[in-house]
Amino acid sequence: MGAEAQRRRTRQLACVLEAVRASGNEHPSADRIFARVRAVVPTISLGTVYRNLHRLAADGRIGIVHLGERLARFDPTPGGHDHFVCEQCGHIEDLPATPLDVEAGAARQAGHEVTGHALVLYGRCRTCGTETP
Amino acid sequence: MGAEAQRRRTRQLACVLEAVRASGNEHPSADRIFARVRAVVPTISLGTVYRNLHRLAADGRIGIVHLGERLARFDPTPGGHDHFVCEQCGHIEDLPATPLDVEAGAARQAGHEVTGHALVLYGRCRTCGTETP
DNA sequence: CTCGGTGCAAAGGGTTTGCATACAT
DNA sequence: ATGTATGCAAACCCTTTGCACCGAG
Repeated sequence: MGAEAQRRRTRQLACVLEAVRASGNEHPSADRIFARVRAVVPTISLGTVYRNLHRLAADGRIGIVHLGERLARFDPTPGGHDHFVCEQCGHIEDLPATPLDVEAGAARQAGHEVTGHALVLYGRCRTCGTETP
Repeated sequence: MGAEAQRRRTRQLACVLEAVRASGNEHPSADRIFARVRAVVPTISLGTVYRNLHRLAADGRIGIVHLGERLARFDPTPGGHDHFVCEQCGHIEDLPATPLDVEAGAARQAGHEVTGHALVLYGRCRTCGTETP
């Protein structure tokens, strides 16, 4: 990652990055980013949002997360970390990356070289956990 | 899972299940299932394949797997288990499910109740590992 | 001036769905 | 006879892309 220097610094690129960075742990879809950037740069198009999101991800400045839905979500934290999803309220939370050694045991025993992973945990978050469904 | 008894036993449902079961560790897409079932039931439609795949999954007879691509893959093994994906040759392999306790530590420390997970490991498989890219 | 970025709009791929019909029960 | 499952085709959703113009360098 990081051919970043050769990119032109456009208003659109900066605003997309800013929108992702301001999103906390919401993990917004491209759609949501589009809506928010549009409030600042009303002429921006969805295509440009997608292109800039992919550029930022390729440069390692943001992360792309797949949580088993059809759409991609975007994450201000680029590094490989895990996610928790509350099945009741939809809350998504970043978790520190589980060390590969902990998980890769079976794959390594099978003779595979493991270089990365994606882990999503499902359950009930702190807030929903004590309530009755 | 398991309202299965109230389903009508149609040729299409049986063939879709059979196609998934015969797929080994290929983890075929709906498309591939469609092509194969069509060789046996030439009139079947893609819509019917999708509907039956979802029924089978709802009944716990097959599994649905998301590997970070946009399409869903289908797995004859329904239980919660992990997957290894070779980034060089695309080989997909089932792995025994990692015990939740191993992974859920951080989420539990944050006060969340973890009930399930999806884990995909990426790397180079046994076959590709010894070769130079 | 150059060439990468933008906006628009159309195409793309995977998946879902409405409807009339067929068929398992 | 009843009502679910099917086939067809259109709609859907998210995402990507071709093209002419714009603007950062």
